[in-house]
This record gives sequence, structure tokens and C-alpha cells, in this order.
Amino acid sequence: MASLLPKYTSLSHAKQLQAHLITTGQFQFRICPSRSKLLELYTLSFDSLSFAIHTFCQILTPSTNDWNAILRGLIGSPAPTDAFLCFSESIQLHSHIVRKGFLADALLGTTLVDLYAKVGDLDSAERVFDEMVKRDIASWNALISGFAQGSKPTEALALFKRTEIMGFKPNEITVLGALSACSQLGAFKEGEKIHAHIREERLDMNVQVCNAVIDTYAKCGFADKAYLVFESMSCKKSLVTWNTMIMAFAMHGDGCKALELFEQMGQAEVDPDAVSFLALLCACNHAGLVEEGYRLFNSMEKSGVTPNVKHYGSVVDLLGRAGRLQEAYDVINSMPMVPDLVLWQTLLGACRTYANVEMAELVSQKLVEMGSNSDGDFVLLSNVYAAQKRWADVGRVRNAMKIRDVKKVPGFSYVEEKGVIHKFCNGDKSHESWREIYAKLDEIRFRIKEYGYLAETSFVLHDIGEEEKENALYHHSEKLAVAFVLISSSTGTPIHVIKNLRICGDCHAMIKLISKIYGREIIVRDRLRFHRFKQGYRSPEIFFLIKEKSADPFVESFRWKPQKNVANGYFFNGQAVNPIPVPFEIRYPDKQLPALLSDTNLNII
DNA sequence: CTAGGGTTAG
Repeated sequence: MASLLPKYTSLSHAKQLQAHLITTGQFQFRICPSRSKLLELYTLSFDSLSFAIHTFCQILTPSTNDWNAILRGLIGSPAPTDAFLCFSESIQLHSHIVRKGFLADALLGTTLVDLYAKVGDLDSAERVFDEMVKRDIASWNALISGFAQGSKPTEALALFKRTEIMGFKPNEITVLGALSACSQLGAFKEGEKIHAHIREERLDMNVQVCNAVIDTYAKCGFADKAYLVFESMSCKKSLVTWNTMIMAFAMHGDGCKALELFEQMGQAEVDPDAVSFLALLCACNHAGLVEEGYRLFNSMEKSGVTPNVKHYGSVVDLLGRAGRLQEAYDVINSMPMVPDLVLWQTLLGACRTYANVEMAELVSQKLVEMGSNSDGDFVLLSNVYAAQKRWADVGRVRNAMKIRDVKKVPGFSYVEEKGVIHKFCNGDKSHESWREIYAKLDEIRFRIKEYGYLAETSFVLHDIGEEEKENALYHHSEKLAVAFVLISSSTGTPIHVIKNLRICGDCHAMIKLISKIYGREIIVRDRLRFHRFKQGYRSPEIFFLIKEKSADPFVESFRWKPQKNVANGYFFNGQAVNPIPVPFEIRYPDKQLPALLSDTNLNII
């Protein structure tokens, strides 16, 4: 009977079988394979989960297989949380059976761990995992992946280490979860160890594993190592492989290599998808390749890919960054879909860069209408005003923030030092060595002033004293992190810092000088990309802010111009000015977290 | 003689 089931093509056929089982009495058998198959069919094939649950509830003694079928169906449903909530009512009746049953059954337990993890209840997932009597590698995988995908990479990595201690051998899926955690944390050394294990166990025959390795190296700041893996892969490259590598170059600001890879991808007869184009546009954005990016965007339809809201977002960013605000505005207004918050926020960021008050006001109005309550939006607008010294308007915006109870997302950074990850918040004094760290910062502050460094306080929201602004800037988490590494390791190894928000212009300028004075390579990974500082140079591309002629004498107009392999510094009015820390990248903001400016502007009362 | 765990994205 069970073997016939896959041949059933409609719900009514399956119901006929159910009727047969009921009338012959088989339906209430303690173990009835056909019944389990039937449930599975209902949940997976016929998309009628509620009917499956209804049927399941009529079973007096559900077998493990029945539970598995239902739980799997719930995991795959479009609203797993709702389904789970409605199901938990009936689950209570059977809970004692479940307890006895699943504790001894690794499969059912694992499914339950996965279910809890997928609905976002990681505490329950962990509890079920702890209570399981029998576990195998898949049980560990379920929780590791759950942590990794639920933004708990530290827990994922800790569990991964425990896996080996407990004598389980990590397989392809284990390393995928662990690598995902490493890439989120930027834990390079851990990632490297996992990569070694992968090679030893020949897990690199799996494309997905290779892709994850490439992604991890890229997100830990090593595009070159990522490319090495990409190049020497023994298994067949998938579309995701290409996309991941293009994205890796994009993140490192290497637009040319990203475009080159796209060419090669075409030669390898791999058709690009929406992600490929997103990666390419992102690459053009970070490398300042405005025309190239715009051309690519317009060529998408020809490749059979319809631009989605993210592609439009990228193009708005591209145009906005180039100072083509009106064009960016027109793109948003002519989009075939409804523009979302992020699009307007991107444009507002560009307005801030080019100090365009009129457009900033217009865009802010849109954001307010759309119900934005993001701190970054308010801060950006007030920055536009502050740049023009319109303090009354600044006060108005600040008031609006107070009324709406707008909260700042706190910035934090972390570094890996001797295998331990240290986390710092802005103005953090909770680290055991905080006194030494602050003393080091004072030393740095003194030394970089000799190099003509001036704190960039022009972004600061309030009309407060310069010294106060300077202090606010000095305690940014990334500076604390860098100072910490400088006091704890004297070797010349590169310093890797990971930050949750975007790096601010001042930190960028200061870290650049630290790199030069202390002779250390410093790599900062922020919310969106990498910044690599080597002996005071930022490679591979440096952006210059060029002042352009403007029709309105009161409005200054700027343009970003990428320059390759030039000593770091900025041109202003055609003259080299060093080291005025103009943030070379005003990319704002990201999905969940506010960027650059909210991080710069402390003391929002 | 089956079932559970899986990579890229403004």
C-alpha cells in the first residue's frame, strides 16, 4: 500500500486510501507505515498541513514516524510559528508520550531541535537537545546550524568545538554550520582550522562546503585566500560558487576583479541570476564604477533577470554616491514596485554627502510618511542642517527624535586575540584591561597629532564644544579594539577588527595613521565591507573628493573619484589636503542596523 | 528499509 502512495496525484486519491485504512481498522494500528506516508503526503505534496494535523489528532497512539511527518510538515510550512502554536494545543495531550518517545529517538529529537531552531526559539531547541538521550551527528548539526542561522554564531562555534570533544566526527553539514558562524564572527583562525579538517576528511568534494569556505575567507578579510580555494576546487563550481566569489571581490572593493570573474562566468556558460547582478552592482558601488554599474543594471533584462528592489537600491546608491541625486530620485519614482524604506534612506545618505538640503527634506518627508523611526534617518537630516550651521533646524529634528523616542543602536567591535574573542562597545570600560587600553589611546592620540591629524567632528549633531566631540569620537569601539591588540601583541601580524555598524570617517582616518605609525596592517570589517590599511595606505583603491562647479554658489557639489595606488589623502578644491578624514564611503544604511552617522553622533539626548 | 542536519543577497 505504501509503495503505491507516490503514484497518488490528488488529495482525493489519498483520502480514499485513508478511508480504506479506517474501514479495515489499520488506521489505529500502533505502527502503520501507510498512515505515516499518508501524513507525509498531506504535508509535503498536497500542501494541506491543517488536514494532516487534523488526521494526526485522530490517531490514538501516534508512532515516531507519524510525529516525524507532522513535525517536518510544520518546519516546511510558510508560517511555522503559527502552525506550531496551533499545534501545541493538541500536543499537550500527547506530551508524556512524546517525552518518553523522543528522548530515546535521535531522529524525532533532532527534528524537534530543528523545528524549535527554525521558529527562532533557540532556548527550547537547546533544551530539547540537552534532554535527548541518544544523539548522533545530525542532532549536533541541527543545533549548530540553528545557532549559526539564528545570529548566535558564538554559541554555534562553542557547540562545534564540543562536538569534537564528545567524539563526534564533523561531516559536511557540521562544517557548513561552523563556517557560517566563523564568517559572521570574522573568526579567521577558527575558520582556517575547519578548512584544515575539511581537507583532511576530503569534505571538499562537496560544492556547498567549498562555497562556505570561500565565503568564510572573504568575510574574514582574505579575498586572496578565498580566491585560492575558488581556483583549486576539485568539484564542479555552482552558480553559488561564482556569486560568492564575485561578492567577495565586491566586499573588498575590487570591482575590476569582480567584473573579470563575471566575464569568466559567461565563458564557463553559467547563467547569472539575480544574486549575480546584485553582487556585481555592489562591486561597482564599492569601486566607484558608476557607468559600468549603470550599464550592467540596464543589461539585466537582456540576461533574463528582472531587477528586484535590491537592484534598484544598489543603483540608487551608485547614482547617489556619484552625486547624481536627481537621477537617483527619478529611478525611485519610476520603479515598477513600491519603493521601500531602505531606498529612501540610501538617497538621504547621498543628500548628506552632497549637502543637498532641499532633497534631504523631501526624502525625510517620505521617510516620515512611511513611518520610519530609525535613528539614522533623523541624524542624517540633522547632519545636513548642521553642515549649514542651521542650528534651529537641528534642534527641531532633535526634538522630533525625543518625541518619537528614537533609540540609537549601540555600536560594538570585536577582535580575536590568542583564540579569544574580545568585544568592545562605544566608551566601554568593562574589559579587564580597560585602563591600559585608554592609556594606549591617549598615546595614539598624542602620536597621530604629530602627523597633522585633526579630529573630524563636523558630523557631530550638536552645537557642543569641540573637546567634547573629540572625546566622543575617541571612544568608538573600533578604536578600543585596535588599542587593545596593540597592547596585547607586539608581533607584526595583521589586526582584524569586526564592527556591527559602518566605520565612521574619523575612525577611518585614525586607523589609517595607526597603521602607518605602528607598522601594522589593520583590516576593519564593518557592516557592509572591508577596509584594509597597510602602512597608512588603503588598498586597492582610494577615493578622492573632488569639488565640482555648481550653479548655486551656496551649494557645494562634490564628486567621488577613484584613484588607484596613490598615497592616501584627499583632494579638496583641486589641492591635496592631508589628512582630512573625509569618509570615502557614505553608504547608508543597512537592513537592520543604522550606519556611519548614528555611530559618530553620540550624546543624542 | 525509509526518516533528521545544508552555501551566496541593497
